Amino acid sequence: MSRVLSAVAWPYANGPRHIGHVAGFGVPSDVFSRYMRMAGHDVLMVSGTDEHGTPILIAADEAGLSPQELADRNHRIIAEDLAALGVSYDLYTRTTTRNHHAVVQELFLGVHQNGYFVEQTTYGAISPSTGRTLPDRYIEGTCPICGYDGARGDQCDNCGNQLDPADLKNPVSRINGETPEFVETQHFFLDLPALADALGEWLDEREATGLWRPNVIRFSQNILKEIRPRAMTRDIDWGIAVPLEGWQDNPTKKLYVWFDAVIGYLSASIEWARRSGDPEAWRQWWNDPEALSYYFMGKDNITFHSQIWPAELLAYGGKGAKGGEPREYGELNLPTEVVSSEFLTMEGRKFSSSKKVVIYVRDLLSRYQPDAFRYFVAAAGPENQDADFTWSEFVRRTNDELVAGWGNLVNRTANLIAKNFGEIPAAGPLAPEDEAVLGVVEAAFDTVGGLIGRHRQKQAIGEAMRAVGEVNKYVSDSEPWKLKGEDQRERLATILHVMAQCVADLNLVLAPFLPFSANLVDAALGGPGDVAPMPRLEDVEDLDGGAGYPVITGDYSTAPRWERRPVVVGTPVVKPTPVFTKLDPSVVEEELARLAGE
RNA sequence: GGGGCGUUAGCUCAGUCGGUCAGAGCAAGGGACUCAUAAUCCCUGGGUCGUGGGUUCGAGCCCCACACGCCCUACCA
Repeated sequence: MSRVLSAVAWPYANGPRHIGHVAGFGVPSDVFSRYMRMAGHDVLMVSGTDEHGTPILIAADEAGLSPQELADRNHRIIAEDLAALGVSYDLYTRTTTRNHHAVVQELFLGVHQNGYFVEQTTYGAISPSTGRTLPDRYIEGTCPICGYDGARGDQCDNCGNQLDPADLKNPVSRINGETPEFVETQHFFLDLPALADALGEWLDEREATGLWRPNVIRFSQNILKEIRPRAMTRDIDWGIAVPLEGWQDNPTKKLYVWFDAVIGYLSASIEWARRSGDPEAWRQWWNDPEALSYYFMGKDNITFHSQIWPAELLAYGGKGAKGGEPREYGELNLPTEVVSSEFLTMEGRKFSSSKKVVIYVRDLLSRYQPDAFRYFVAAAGPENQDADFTWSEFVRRTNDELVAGWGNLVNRTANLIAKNFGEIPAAGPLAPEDEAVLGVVEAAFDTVGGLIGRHRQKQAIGEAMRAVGEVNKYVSDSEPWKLKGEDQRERLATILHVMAQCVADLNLVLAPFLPFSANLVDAALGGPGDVAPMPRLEDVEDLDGGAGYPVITGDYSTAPRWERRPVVVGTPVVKPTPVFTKLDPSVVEEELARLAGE
């Protein structure tokens, strides 16, 4: 048994999240975490809402809200969505807590004290009216190369050339139309070159495990070759103050949002520990070199998790070329594995909120079972390459695989037992075919568990469903419905007992993927319906006197072990109601019409 | 422009070290059964593994070029 940190990407608070987001980090991280708990590991699963940065300011302006109001609103929406999806965070918090601000400042001071920040002057655009950094992509103008009018500051969409915003003709801010001002400004740069050797050693060691997905490790090693110092502060009035004399009180100098967002993994662990009553408990996941940490995200976030975040950790620990000593947090563990997924597309197109190529988590969950979506993501999600979500495929996966395969097995099992015995019967002597099917099902614990542990969830759920098929075949071959005579009653009891055991086993194997239905299936076989503990949304006070906020938390210690639990003979079983809802094929057209804008 | 990943049956995808690796699921066609949300079980069809070269006794698997798709390109997060 090990300590396992499940570090889940922090959703950005500029709006509600769509199903592509949760397909990338939400479902995979929850499947993994639920399995690891059942396998006996001590899992700490943390995340939260990422609430700083320029896009929040822009979204707030558009909505006529303050940035904090916008963040409050979206944090609540996102947390509700994730809880509704059943993602079992030990703590899902946010970056505007006082705890997070303090932890980020401590990290900054450690990195600074060890000499891994260098002050540099840069030349960049600001908005004259607000003094805020105007990121390149928010500037547009005429391309100096091809003359195209709608060129962005970083790149011309017409000729494809990379640009420097200062070279654009007639540059204007896309935010408010004003002409940007190009100014000299002072920033702290993270001295990544001084950390490059340490990062390279870490990546080589990680590569040697053979566990990282090839594209993630290759990409990470590649960006190391051209590593340069990177600015970790911004001219902006929304974010975490730079905790140094002369900077602390400067209202328009803040830490870069990515510097603070990745620290959320640590600050959320600390917040969790403080709320648990043992404020030092987080150290078991962060200071013990034996502890494991898995980071879940979409592929656009790899840089920040395989370079920036480990660089911050190394710098804080004094592990780079400049040496140094850690401060109060001690030596912090680097990621064991960066588990990055690819992207989900939508009916063949990229998700885009502005172009309305989008399905929000909330909308999907308002009309369909969370487990139907979770099944789709596990079975057909963007694990190793981009995957396409289509409504017809969603309906097919739900009806032909989930309902027809697993749902039907549960239903026919409970029905036969209810009809013939009203309770789980005792088995007589087992025939070879009984032994065989029980063996196949029990073996699924090892194969499926091993695959989930190696982040092969598609194959894992495929193996689980294959075992479901084996049991359906066993039922068809055994034909228990034909055993009507009194002399056949013991054989009938044996078959139904074996079926009940198989369903109970497979239900545990599927529980990480389908937690809501796992509880329903457990109840259908007369159990208490608690095999998959659920997260809860809870309003809490800020620990340090700030405003209260909702979090996701839960007690998952009751999750059963990842092994066969013998069914209890005599457990009452009544005629079941179907666990899964079969979808009418017409939903495909309805949803496509909805996408097209009614 | 540079870097990375991908392109395998109608669809969605597996293919570890180059040698039964040409596969699975679903869809399609045929049959069986009736406990079950017309669900289940059995059988069958189907691919010159993006294109063009190369290395090799032998290549989805290695090398080169090209096409298409996607990600990153470090002040978007």
